[in-house]
Amino acid sequence: MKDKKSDIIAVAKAARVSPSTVSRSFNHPELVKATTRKKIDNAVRRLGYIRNRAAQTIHGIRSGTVGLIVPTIDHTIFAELIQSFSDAIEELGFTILLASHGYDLQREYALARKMLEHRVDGMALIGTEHATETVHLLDSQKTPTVFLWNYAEHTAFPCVGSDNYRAGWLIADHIGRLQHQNVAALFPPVSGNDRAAQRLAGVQDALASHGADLADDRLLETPYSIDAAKAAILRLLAHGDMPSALICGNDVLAWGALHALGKEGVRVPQDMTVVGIGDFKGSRAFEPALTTVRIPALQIGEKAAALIAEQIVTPQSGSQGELVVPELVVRETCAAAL
Amino acid sequence: MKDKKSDIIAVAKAARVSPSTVSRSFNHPELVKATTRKKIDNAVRRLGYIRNRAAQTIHGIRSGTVGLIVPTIDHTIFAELIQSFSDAIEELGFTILLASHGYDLQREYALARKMLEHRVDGMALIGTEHATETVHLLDSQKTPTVFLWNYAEHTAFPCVGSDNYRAGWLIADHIGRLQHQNVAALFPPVSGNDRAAQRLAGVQDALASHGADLADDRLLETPYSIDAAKAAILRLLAHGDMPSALICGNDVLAWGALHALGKEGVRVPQDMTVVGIGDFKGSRAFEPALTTVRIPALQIGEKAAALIAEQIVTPQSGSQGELVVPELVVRETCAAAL
DNA sequence: AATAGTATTGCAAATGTTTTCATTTTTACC
DNA sequence: GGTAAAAATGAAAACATTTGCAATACTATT
Repeated sequence: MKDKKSDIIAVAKAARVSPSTVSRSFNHPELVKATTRKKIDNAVRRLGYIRNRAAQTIHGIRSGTVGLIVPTIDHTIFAELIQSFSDAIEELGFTILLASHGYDLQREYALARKMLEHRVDGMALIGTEHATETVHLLDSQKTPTVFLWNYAEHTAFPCVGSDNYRAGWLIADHIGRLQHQNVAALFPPVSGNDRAAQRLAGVQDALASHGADLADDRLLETPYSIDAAKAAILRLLAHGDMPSALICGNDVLAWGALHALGKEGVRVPQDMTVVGIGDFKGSRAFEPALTTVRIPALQIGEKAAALIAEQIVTPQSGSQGELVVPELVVRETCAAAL
Repeated sequence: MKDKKSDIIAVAKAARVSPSTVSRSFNHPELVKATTRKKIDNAVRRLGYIRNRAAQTIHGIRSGTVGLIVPTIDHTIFAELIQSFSDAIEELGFTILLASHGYDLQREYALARKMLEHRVDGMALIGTEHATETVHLLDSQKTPTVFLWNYAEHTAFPCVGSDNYRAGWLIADHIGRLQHQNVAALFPPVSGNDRAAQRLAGVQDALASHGADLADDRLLETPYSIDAAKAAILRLLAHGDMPSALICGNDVLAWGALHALGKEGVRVPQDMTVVGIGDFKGSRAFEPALTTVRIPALQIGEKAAALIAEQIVTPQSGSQGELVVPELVVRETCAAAL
């Protein structure tokens, strides 16, 4: 109640023991007699004492925080990931420091630095592509780090994520099997975005393997936004030169495309086949339900949290990253080319 | 480079000055000679020194963090808010500690406590409804706090948000003016969710003022999810007893409804009018474009960040919360009742 | 009742900074 | 070149904890 000060010394006084005992009662309760522990607990409650983790952290004790830096928070894709990572890491006793860099890797470096100042116990970054300073920094500080979302071999830190190349490949292969030859793709800018770049590569390779190479002018680039995607497809339609299938770099773009097609009365899948990548919340409910590739954000978040916690708690455990496999989910937006 | 230790003392040694000078060179650079500052900067770089905010925090210096606790992260609605709040607070020099409580106010209390252990400089909570312990805790610690998203008078802490009652009222009034008498509503559960509760109240009152009271059996409750909303409306349609207008508690629910209607061939707005609340990203691009009420997440996040920063920096400034007004945005999903 | 062993507690040093105050160095002026 | 004022620096105390070690208090055993 007293909002005067209430540090561990005040508690000690109130409980008529030494500060050391109070400290122990928190950190190694088994070392203090049950009755004194009770006295201390009472004092703590009476004084409204709240432990000061900053003061602990100074002793090389873990801070109980992990940093999470994402490109952006308010894209469905990352929101789901942040949620699952947050839940899992919380469960493991840590608290998240969150920041977003807006696809600017220099900014990511600055943010990582800031988090290191806060002495985070570990860091999670999205993707495998980062400024060399960033990697160097994390490495020199020996901060346990994982790369999220995206999987690759031989990275500076273990990855927990999906194989985006394979995701792209899977969906394009599906299109190829459906005999589509006149295929267009709608992708976000790939620079500074290794996820998108790899998906696109997968798409191109799979298409090529079906002899349906993606022509340069059939690759539409658009910001990651439903409005932008809709506008882009509307423009495409205005040109009159319609592809028989459209592969979108992610589901949000596909939603935008679907809305554009709906507006212009182009029937999906009869008149055009459309697919996405990601299987975000909402793709199943979409009308028509979107065929896409599932990249399980929930699973990735959970596994990444577990991995990072393990690295923090037992640094020597040479724990490996994990590849979570993308999976084709066929719904209603595809038809065979006529 | 040396990843040996590198504290402020090591830097001092390397630069041949005292630790005090190093500290000053960081915190009050104007007090140290330019040439010594340069020496210090060099040493810092050579040693790869990173400041330890935990050690500063111990001195009552601000930690440079603010806690943000939301019900859930991966709902469009909060994702946008977190993004804007995060950007703004980052800009002001703070870092976010983020957690979600899943609409469990006891959990919220526990999380707040945990953040206080980390000595956050301020806290932001969603909505005005919280466990009394939570308010009491924050109050007794004198932690600058703001309530986000939702505005009300006479709250324990200043609010930055919208008047949800008014938002509900606005959209329902629009429906009333369009002469709809047979109105249904699709809302998330209102318990533990003051935002939804107030919207619903606004809807009911506005409807009543048009003599179009919302019958109990016309109030559908569904979890906040596009799938659930779609399913609920599909069920409604199966019953055959179709309202002429549907008011959804938020845009995500409206999207679900729209998909259900699309699937069953019910034309919007000719056969049924549908509206949402929120104006989330995607509602404009939706086909047909959703009529809704804009609650400007971006603005709320920015203002809240500014307010909380001000309270932290100048606690005595009796800064007030701020009401951001919701605004009806009419698009294509409404028609007058026949 | 004394002894040895163990369980519990306290003392004091240590952690990485900041800050007050005192001291030294520099500058400006005559 | 000397003095006074101003600027720059350093020494040491303070911040809220934890922990190794020493001291004390119990328990069981004889």
